[in-house]
Amino acid sequence: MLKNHNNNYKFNIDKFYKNYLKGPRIFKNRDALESSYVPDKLPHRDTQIKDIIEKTACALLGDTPQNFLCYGMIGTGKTVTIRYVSQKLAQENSKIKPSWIYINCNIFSTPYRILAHIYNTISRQDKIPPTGLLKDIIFKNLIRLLDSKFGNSIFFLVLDEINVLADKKGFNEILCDLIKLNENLDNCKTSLIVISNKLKFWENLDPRIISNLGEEHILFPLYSTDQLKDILIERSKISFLKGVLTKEVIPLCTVLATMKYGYAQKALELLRRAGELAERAQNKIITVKHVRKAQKELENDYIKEYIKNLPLQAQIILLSIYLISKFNPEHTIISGDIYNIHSKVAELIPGVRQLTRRRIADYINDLSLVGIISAEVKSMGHYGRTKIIKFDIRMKLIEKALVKIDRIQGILNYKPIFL
DNA sequence: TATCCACAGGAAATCAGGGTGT
DNA sequence: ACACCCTGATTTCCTGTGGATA
Repeated sequence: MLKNHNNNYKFNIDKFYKNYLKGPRIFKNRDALESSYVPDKLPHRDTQIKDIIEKTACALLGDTPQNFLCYGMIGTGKTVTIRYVSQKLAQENSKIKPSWIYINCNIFSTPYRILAHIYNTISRQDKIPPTGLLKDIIFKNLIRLLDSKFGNSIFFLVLDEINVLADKKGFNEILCDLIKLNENLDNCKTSLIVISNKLKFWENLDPRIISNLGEEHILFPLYSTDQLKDILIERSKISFLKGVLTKEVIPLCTVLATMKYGYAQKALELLRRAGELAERAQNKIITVKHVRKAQKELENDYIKEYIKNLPLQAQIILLSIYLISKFNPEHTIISGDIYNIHSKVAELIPGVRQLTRRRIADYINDLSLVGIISAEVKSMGHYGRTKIIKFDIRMKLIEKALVKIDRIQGILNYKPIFL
């Protein structure tokens, strides 16, 4: 924002607000396009809802529902369906009101933290510190707390995104603990609902746990383009004012989302952004143009945000690749190059240590997994076997993201010396 | 066709930094 | 102060390998 001498902004705030407030309205309920929103209708999830309702209904009578597993690709409505059912269950007029606790394994990613999180959510007075105690002690405390606070009722534990823990050490341990929890409770009973974004996440799971999660798991299949369209139509009725959508908008959102991402969250986000763009431009209606622009923004923002949140070492690895491609565009980049440049760059940044080849290899794999770079194993005969690495996205975008990182921006023009 | 480069990538150990109760 | 816990990041050690070259 530009300033002139009188300390007045050239950007006139008052005027902006005035225009904004009297400008055309687009949204009726913006939140309805957030992925956390639970609508009254969930199109194309009838079988799953029925399944879950049947499995959980006995909680209303005070019986313990069996543990079960929901699985399906990201954005297929697993979480929202569970939330939907939990709301329905809460609305029932029964003596026993089940309680719910929702745990995202992305955030609470170890046995200790999950147990502590459950404890801290329930307990008002004493909190368990984020680290320090023995896990067994938390376990015992939690049992005491659950039994005393939740007499004879049912406690649902929802473990979402369990797949992110799949290759961690404590993976089996977490589920074991939670299953054990139920066995050790006297009054209160818990029921475990596990949600996985990966289809075959149970491959390295203890067979005992698998059997505990029941035989039939609930599958959430991908939405087809038509189904996705229904969802968008349903949500847009809630979120937008009448008549603001031109008729091509939803089909386009659906197609873009199906092609690029294949799941519902992105389609909803696309729609929301398109609406916001229209709003900002003070347009009365949302058109295809807004959707296209939103799509571009969405993609760029996602990548920039992702890079921004990467660990510093991973950012330095990206920087290393960037520097090689910038100053030596013809060069085919192999793992060893990245190791060399990384070592040099690390020396330039205070407090950053050099890494071993092994560690660098892991970072390279991570980055290629999310699609920022591509890394292809190739044998070069007598010249060894290595990975050929290149950017999978435009360099400009990488640059834009790297400039924003304080500790790196000074080195963006460092020219590495090649042998 | 045997060789050998420059790594790939699994498993286990180690380190550092957060914390605890005694 | 001390022994110990939990965790994430990294190192150490390791075995394996595709294919151009000698």
